[in-house]
Amino acid sequence: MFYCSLCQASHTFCIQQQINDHKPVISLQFNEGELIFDEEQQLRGIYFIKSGVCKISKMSANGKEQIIHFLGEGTLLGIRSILNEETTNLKARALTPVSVCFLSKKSFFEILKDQNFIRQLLGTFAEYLKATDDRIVIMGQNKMVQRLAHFLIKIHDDFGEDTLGNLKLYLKREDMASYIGVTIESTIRMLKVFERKGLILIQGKTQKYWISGSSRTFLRDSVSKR
Amino acid sequence: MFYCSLCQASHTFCIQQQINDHKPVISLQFNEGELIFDEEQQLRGIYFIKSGVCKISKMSANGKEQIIHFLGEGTLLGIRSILNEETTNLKARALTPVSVCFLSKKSFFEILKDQNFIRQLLGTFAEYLKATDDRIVIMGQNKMVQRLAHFLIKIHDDFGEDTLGNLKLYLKREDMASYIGVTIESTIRMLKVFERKGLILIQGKTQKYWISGSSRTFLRDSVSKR
DNA sequence: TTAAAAACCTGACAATTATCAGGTTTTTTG
DNA sequence: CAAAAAACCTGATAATTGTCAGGTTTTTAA
Repeated sequence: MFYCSLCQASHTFCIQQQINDHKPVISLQFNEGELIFDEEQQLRGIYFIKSGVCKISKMSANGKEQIIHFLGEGTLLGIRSILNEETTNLKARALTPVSVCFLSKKSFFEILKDQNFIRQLLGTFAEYLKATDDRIVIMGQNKMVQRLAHFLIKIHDDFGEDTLGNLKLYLKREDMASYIGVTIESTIRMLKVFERKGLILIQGKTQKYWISGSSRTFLRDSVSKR
Repeated sequence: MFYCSLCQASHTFCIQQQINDHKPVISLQFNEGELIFDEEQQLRGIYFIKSGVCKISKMSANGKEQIIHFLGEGTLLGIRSILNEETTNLKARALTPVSVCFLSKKSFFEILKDQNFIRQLLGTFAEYLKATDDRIVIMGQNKMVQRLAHFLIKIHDDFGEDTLGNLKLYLKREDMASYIGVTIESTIRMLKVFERKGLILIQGKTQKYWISGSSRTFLRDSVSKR
């Protein structure tokens, strides 16, 4: 089930329709690990993710990378910088093979004349703001146990599980660490704690088997309690 | 010098003009410490801060408060929830006497028909998003020394200093702690460290004297280096 | 298929920050 | 102005997380 970030519906590609009405749309493919755009880059348009997942991150002054979000299909990239006529403040990298629609700045501003579209965009921004506010709270007030639990639940909620119950989105320890804002070593250790407690199973490449709803509930609880 | 969050100009109250064109605007006053709105509240409209400063915060699952932002004059409150027809996700409390324009939901949606206004709003949201992204990076990758330095610089940048060079905005240790995401005790100790290093002076009620540009530069550096 | 590279893991130890349990000083209020 | 309340401060100790310096396993590529 797909959640369209623009119309808040969970099944339709509404923005793609808008985009498709505009002929000058370029389809682009990115391989796993490829950079879509870097920080401080001048974009020529926006990207609409048709499929795949990418990570949105920013280099800290300490030289360490902080992942802000993992974004999947139906998401727009680069609008902020296009809207404010600035260079990008974030970096986008493909985590899986990613297929995007590229829409030139000019075309974007044409679509932007549509009252409907602009309202949807405002709504999306508002949603996104709420999400980042939550993230600030989690980063500021939680220990890494809770942050990791939050992260796992989020990845499960956003990207789902395969037929075996494994998380669909595979992430390296490094990326998990970078998202929750701790070191790789700490992440590994805490994952082992979760495994020892029977909350998750870690196996081979797939890395994670999510023990049924009950442990998910437990994780959710461990997140809300202190 | 005042920075209008909507038109990105630093001297004019453009949104207030828009709001003033709409007659059904109510002027409200809040005393220091008064709640403007709480979390999970159904708002009847939006607030435009004419003067004063308020803190925007959210309760964490741990029962501790995380301050997301300190907002001053020229800022809009409550738009996110009005736009998405949801209850508020944040709490707003006056830190100083605050004077606001209250604009009903109905009036807001009327103004929202204005193509210009909606574009300005998008720009503001985009700005705000960039700020929260930065905040996530700081919370995730920095130790509290850097977070406190960041905070002090921000308060200085956003709210300025008085004729003596003291920070204009006085904040309790509790609020500082809640903003940078550490305990009050740690905040106090680190402030003392800064004082011992001659970076700040702490005195009486005013609490802080900012030693000239040089130490500000130093703080900025200590923030960007590790 | 075998090196090389990348990813993952572990332990010992150090640094950072929280917690607790008191203090003192300042501000507010009857 | 005195008592109460709020804000601020301190030290001792514990918990959390980072750092370093290695390992092992898995994946990639010649």
